[in-house]
Amino acid sequence: MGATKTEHFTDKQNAIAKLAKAMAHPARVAIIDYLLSVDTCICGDIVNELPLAQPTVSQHLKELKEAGIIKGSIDGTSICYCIDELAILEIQKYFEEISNNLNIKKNICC
Amino acid sequence: MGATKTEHFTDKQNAIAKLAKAMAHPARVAIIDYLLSVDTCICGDIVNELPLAQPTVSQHLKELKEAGIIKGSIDGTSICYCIDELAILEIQKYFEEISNNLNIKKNICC
DNA sequence: TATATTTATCGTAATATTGCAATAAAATGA
DNA sequence: TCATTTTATTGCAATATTACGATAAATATA
Repeated sequence: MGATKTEHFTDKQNAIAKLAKAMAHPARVAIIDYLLSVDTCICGDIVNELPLAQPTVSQHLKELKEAGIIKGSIDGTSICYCIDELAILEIQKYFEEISNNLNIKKNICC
Repeated sequence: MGATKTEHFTDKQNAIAKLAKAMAHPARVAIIDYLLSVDTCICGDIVNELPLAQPTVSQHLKELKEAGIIKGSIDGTSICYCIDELAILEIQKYFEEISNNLNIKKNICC
């Protein structure tokens, strides 16, 4: 008990849940916001932007990276993180599909 | 320690995180998929569709409802759940904005 | 080589989530 | 009223997440 029953759901359902989970924390949303706001996809001053300690930020970055939402490349002692378009596109299209689907149906009840 | 530091982030960041969190479990993605697949936004046979016990499904439905992603109306002994367009629209637009933003920038590094 | 800078990892405490059996609550029909 | 049906709630165990201090690892520079 306690662990998610991943094996009972489709690959797509698990994939969407994984992407959503990566965005399921305000600090990680803030990281994405910040990466969008800077011109050069700047590095570890993300820590200075967030009200969290460096290890905590590092952990959030790791989760975003593992979900495929950001990617990082080493640049000397610092690391340059930026958003991975593919993952964003995948989740964007998922919600777009739902939106379109809802428009066609036009809620029968509720 | 341990609890999310909600108060340090913007309302928008918290709102997006909350919606994403609601979708951060494959069972809840499956519920949305099912609600989209049925013509009449049918009720509690969601339990039969999912590989989870009734109390677990009820709990997932509650979380989706509290996040505003679904709404339910009582119909005799059963309850009719369906997707709330507004919440879907909000999260859809968020990811669309990111997508558009990324298209303009066209990744400088990484 | 020693030091500073930057990021990652470890260890741990606090809290949250997931899942289900048991049970309650609410409405219907006999 | 009493059983049936449907959904919600309670209580609890297992697991996951969040946060951070301490520390390690990696690279650059003096």
